Amino acid sequence: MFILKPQSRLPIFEQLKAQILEFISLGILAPNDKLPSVRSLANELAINPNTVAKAYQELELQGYVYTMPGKGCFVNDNHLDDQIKRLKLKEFEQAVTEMKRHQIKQEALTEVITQIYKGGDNDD
Amino acid sequence: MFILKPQSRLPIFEQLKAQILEFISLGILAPNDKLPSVRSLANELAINPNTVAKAYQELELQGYVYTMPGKGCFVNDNHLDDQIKRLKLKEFEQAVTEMKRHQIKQEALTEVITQIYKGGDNDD
DNA sequence: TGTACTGTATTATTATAAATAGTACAGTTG
DNA sequence: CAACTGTACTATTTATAATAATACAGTACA
Repeated sequence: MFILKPQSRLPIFEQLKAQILEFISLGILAPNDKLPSVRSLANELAINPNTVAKAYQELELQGYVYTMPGKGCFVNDNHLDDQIKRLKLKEFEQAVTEMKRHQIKQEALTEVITQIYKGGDNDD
Repeated sequence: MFILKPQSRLPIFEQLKAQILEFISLGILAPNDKLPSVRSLANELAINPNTVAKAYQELELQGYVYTMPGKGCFVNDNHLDDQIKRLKLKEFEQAVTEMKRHQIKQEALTEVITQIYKGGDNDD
């Protein structure tokens, strides 16, 4: 299921994160599905369990999965996208604060938002 | 004029940048004032000219100074703050695009802006 | 023109941080 | 208790950032 590209300059745990997110977005991994255990996946890929754990931990921080020590790591229910949004809004607050620090007008910011949001959806 | 703190874990070129920006904001360095040459300052601080050059280059990228090879490095005219603001707005655009990508509502963003801007000025 | 200044480019070295691994630990399940 | 789960701690390797050594190229002015 998982494949590592040794020639990639992306760290192993980043490759894992990307693949898991892709599987989630494709529906291959559904909410509450159990991810492979850190050991089984590490074994399969001939890497260290901690490297898998790092990928899982970052995905948990970003709200995509939840882990229960002793049980495993599971795909988050979609309603926990709210958590992701909360994190993203925190980032946005910092960005706005930076703009204010540079005395950029509030209207300039709302104008930017209007411009960007008037366009339709575009998934990457 | 310039002082380095060896005990600081901040890189030398970052310390230089911070001091130059402070001098500019205090008016000690006025628009079109010439900064010390990379060699003289490097000599004075017993560091490498390239380290000073790196500080100058980053400040130029951020729009605070301009350099003329063979002549020197000079403080930017204040009207070039516009250039800084333009750069900052570019950052802001990316932030907004990221929010849209996560399907965060436009109103949520404007609400954040309103909250942050209703407060008075606060430097740092 | 040539000398003494200016910033720059290239490369090498050093220091710092990131990524990964080895190993031992603690919770869960049956 | 035995076999699984994630975690914490430490060491090691690897990559990246910071600094330096040195040579280069543009500018100014006697």
